Parts: sequence; C-alpha cells; structure tokens
Amino acid sequence: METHQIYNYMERINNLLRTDSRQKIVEYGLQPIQLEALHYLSICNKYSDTPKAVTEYLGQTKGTTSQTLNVLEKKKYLIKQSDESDKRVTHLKVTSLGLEILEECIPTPKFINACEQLSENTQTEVTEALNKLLSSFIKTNDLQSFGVCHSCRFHQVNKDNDYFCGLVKESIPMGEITKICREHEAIS
Amino acid sequence: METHQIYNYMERINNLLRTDSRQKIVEYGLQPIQLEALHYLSICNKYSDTPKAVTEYLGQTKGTTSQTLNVLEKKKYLIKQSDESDKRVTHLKVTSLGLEILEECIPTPKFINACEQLSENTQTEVTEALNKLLSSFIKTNDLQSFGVCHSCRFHQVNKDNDYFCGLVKESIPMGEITKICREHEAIS
DNA sequence: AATTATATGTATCGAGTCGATACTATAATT
DNA sequence: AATTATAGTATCGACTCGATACATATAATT
Repeated sequence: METHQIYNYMERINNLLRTDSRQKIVEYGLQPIQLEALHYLSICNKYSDTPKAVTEYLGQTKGTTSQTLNVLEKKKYLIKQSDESDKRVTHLKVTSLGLEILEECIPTPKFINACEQLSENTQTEVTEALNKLLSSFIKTNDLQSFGVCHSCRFHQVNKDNDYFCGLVKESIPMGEITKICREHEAIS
Repeated sequence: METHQIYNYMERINNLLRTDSRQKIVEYGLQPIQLEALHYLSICNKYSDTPKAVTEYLGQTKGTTSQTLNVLEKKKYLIKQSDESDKRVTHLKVTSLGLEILEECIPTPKFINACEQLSENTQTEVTEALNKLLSSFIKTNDLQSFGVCHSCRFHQVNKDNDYFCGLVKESIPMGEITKICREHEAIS
C-alpha cells in the first residue's frame, strides 16, 4: 500500500517543480519541456545529442521534439550540426548562451532552497531512494536507462588505463565518461 | 552537490511518469493534468473540493483550471454543486464513473511494476525520503502544505474522542480525517 | 545495380494546456 | 449604499502533443 503514497508524493513534487520551473523561465520565453530538452543535451554524450535521443528521453514523438528543438535553435540556445558519416542524423550542440540559461535555471530556485535545507545524510538518503526507484522503473519495464559509462555493460578499461566503449568500438575521452548515453545498458 | 543529482532524478522520473500516464489515459480521452485534477478531488476533504483549491494544488491559474474541470464535467467524471452558504463557491464531486477511472489509472501501470519490485524496506525508505523532500520544499518556500488533520495545528481531539477542527469550528467525521486539506498548516 | 524496407528528421493539422485579460456574481468591508 | 475582495467563467494567442504525411539517407534484399 506504499505504492499509492509514493505516487502521491511524486505527483505533488512534480507539480511544485513544474510550477517553479515555469515561474523561473518565463523571463527567457521558455516552456518547461524546452528547458528539459536543453538540460538533457547538456548532460548527454556525443552519441546521444540527436533529436531522436531527445525524443526517447522526453518520451514524446519525434514531431513534437522537432518543434521543441526549433524553438531552442531560434533562440540561439543550441546549434544543429549534420553528422558526417550518417547524413540522416543531426547533432545538437548547446551554445554558451544555452549553458548560461541552464546554469541560471537548473535546479530551480525553490528546489535549491528545499535541498540545501536538508542535512547531508538526508540528501544522501533521498539520492539513494530516487536511484532505487528509477532503477526499478527502468528495469521492470524494460526502458532505456540513459546511464553513464561506469554502470554500462559495454564499458571497458584498457591496460594503459584509458576508457573504451565495446559498442561503438571507440575510446572515450575523460570528459565524456560522466555523461549519460542513449545506448547505455545496465550490467546484467 | 547532491542537489543537481536529486534534481536530475526527479526530472527523469517525472518524464517517465508523465509518459506512462499519457499512454494509459489516452483510451479515456484524458490529458495527464486532467487526471491529476480528478485524482486530487478524490483525496481532498469537503473544504478543499473547489476550483480554487484545485488551482492552488496544481499551481495553475484559475482560468486554466476552469477549462480542465469543464472537460471532466462534460465526460461525467465529476459534478458541480453550488455552495449553499457562499454562492460564489462551487463544490466538485467525483462521480462513481470518475472513481472507476481513477482506480484503473492511478497509480500508472509502469509505476506499479516499479514499486512492487522494491522490498518493503526500500518502499519505506523511498516514502520517507520523498516525505522529507516535500516537507522541506513546502517549509522553506512557505507553500501550501495540503496535509491531513493528523499533522495540522488546528486539529483537536475532544474528551468523547471525536475529532474537531479549530479553524472551521466543526467536528470532523471519521472518513474525512485522512483526506488532504487546503487549509492545512503544519504544527509549527 | 535496382528495388524495397528502415531510420532520421521536418511540416502541418486539430485538440488541448496555459497565462493573461476581461468579465459576472456574490460576499465582505467601509 | 458604495467600495473592495473573492470565486469562477469566457476568450485570446502561443505553445504542447500525437497523428499523419512527407523528404531524404542508409540498409537490406533481390
């Protein structure tokens, strides 16, 4: 019977976060979903910065995502780069202006207040609890995990201590290792 | 630095929940926000079942809420009752058809899977973590708590063991005691 | 090599969300 | 009695969102 209670908490916090986000970004003429798309692009790796990946992450259709991205492009928060090897694919790069907006708006002001008020211990508890809930959600429903290399079954560490992805067969630069990936698959 | 991590988890779970909800309720021709409004009305007490209260709970404007409620009324999921003592006020009663929909759609299917997979202990941990986060969010930002009588400073228990609200100066029937209230104020 | 199927992304339509504004009706205050 | 405040509705424009149709590029099949 905790299920209902957890659902109610999630729904309530969701609403508060959404309202908070909306209030903050209205000055930039953005919508919550647009900020989320931009946020995703700032924390994903170079294999995951495409409209397709944004679509998967946000759980929308590609048409809807296309519109969202057009707004962000028009506002100079991101630029589109055609993929060299596969010309169907577009890469989305967040501009420095886009990063400024994100720095300013994420996390949202009221959320920061809420978290900073919690003790270190409680913050860790909350982080772990959400991690468990999200992991279970992904695993039991067989969804895309969007995790980082560290927890991915394709992740390898070579003798000379550099990181290598067994899926794309490329070595992974240091800066990319903590970014989320649309190809991520949890270790069994 | 946990703040960012917690925010990212919340955002991700939000998206999954929203997508889940959308997929489930499309068969009833509903939108996520409409289901949330109906859900709220099924867990609030008789002082909190008005368009104004829904507006506060969902963090929208009254105009938007008015539209949402019109859809739910047209679909026979709720009925409007004018308040006897204050004729500006409308009470919103969820119909048995509305309750059926809620029973069917809340919590959403994938969320149920996710929660049931967690151990009893973990479920309790998650519940407590979310409780702490939500409480902090409300307290630090001075928002409406929408809590139950038990944790309210107006709550009293009389000698003959019946419950009494010090704000509305009325005794509270058993069934109402576990419902959320827009007048709720935490005990200091 | 030509054909077919699949994948990525865009364009457009209609229904709905949402905030803003203007409005009505009732209640509370002065 | 006049003024102000509150609850709610109506309407507008910008945006979300799914659905559909479309364009193009790649992959698979023949």
